Amino acid sequence: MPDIKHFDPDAALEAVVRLFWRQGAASTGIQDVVTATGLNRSSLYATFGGKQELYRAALRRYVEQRSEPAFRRLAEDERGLPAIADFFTGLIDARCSGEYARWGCMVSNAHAGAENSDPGVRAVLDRHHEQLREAMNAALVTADAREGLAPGCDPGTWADLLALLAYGVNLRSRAGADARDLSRTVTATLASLGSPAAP
Amino acid sequence: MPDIKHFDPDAALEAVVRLFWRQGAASTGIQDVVTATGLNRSSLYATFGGKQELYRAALRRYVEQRSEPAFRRLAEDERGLPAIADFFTGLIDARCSGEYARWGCMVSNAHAGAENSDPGVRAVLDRHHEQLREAMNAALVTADAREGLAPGCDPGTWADLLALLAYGVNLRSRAGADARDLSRTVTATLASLGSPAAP
DNA sequence: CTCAACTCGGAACGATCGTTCCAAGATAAT
DNA sequence: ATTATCTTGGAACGATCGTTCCGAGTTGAG
Repeated sequence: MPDIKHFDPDAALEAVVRLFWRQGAASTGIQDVVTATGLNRSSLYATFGGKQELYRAALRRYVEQRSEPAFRRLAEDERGLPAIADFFTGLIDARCSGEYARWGCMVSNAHAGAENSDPGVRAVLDRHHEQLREAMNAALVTADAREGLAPGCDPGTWADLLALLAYGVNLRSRAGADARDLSRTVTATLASLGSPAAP
Repeated sequence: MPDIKHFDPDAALEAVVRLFWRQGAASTGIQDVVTATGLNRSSLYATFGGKQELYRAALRRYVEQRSEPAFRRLAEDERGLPAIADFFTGLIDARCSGEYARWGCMVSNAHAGAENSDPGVRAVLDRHHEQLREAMNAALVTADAREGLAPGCDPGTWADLLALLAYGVNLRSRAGADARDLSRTVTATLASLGSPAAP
């Protein structure tokens, strides 16, 4: 039997996620990864392969651990519009304060960088977008059934809008946008979605 | 009197804009710039300074030549809502087809990259955002005066939303989003803005 | 205890990074 | 024509890039 790994690959990958998330792939060197994880190059390459593979793995981990849980919470929430409001509140909080303040969203960042020319990365981006759209749609359908949306509101179309709005929040938050400004915009948008007859 | 430049700095900077726009600052080497412009390193450094200065100059040129004319057209258009619709149509066209298809917006890209840690870059991003917001607001005020917006529509707040929506369009278009999908979302959004009594 | 199987530390690879430097060439005022 | 001033080509700088390789160390089954 061979020797066994002297480190936790999962913990190491999490450190790599934070590195790529904050700085992007192009601005992050292997030396940065070595320093941040404490691993040496041999273990890195043996476990994860080269830099591109490592970035893909980190991006997948980000989506699985950070995006998808939020999407699930949104889609499965039975409250409708308040669920969407909570989703955006949590998003803005995470983007503007705490440990990851001003890091933006790793997926949004990947959209804008040279990373997206990798087909594997592109697939993750597309899937992420579809999941976000679908979660928004589910919440809107719930909202429509529960309390009724404003007349002429198609859930599918509004799901598209809210998804794009989330990308906008992610982008602007990275450049230091004020959390209250973002919240005000989101709140007003959601208000125009609700039934005019609602309380 | 000294010798005079053997090249056109403006044309060179335009080539640099396209380079940084498409690939981002981190993925673009000085050698790429040398190759694309046809200049040699000496002329480059003597004219523009180092890479960071060059990137800032390119970003400023992009905003001046690509963004601000569109903002002015939007703000000065007397038609109101159709002006906003045209703005987005032009945006989506430019992002999804033609010479710059799938390049996204250089300003949006700068938001998501490591470029934005440079205070000079950050200032351009903030100014760009303020100009976009202000142009949207002007068009919305015009629209409100002309034909009336839907009840409860505050131009300032909707200007914020539409600005964030534009960033979303820029991001997703870089990852290959379908132009018609984007158009449908924008059209539906603008429709919910118009007065319900309008034709 | 042996040994095959694997990990780890670290040196080293060629390539490319951004930048600097200098000699040669070009220009226009004197 | 001379000269001061700037531009240009191109070599060269040290640093860092991503990646590979090998010897030494560690493990557990036989």
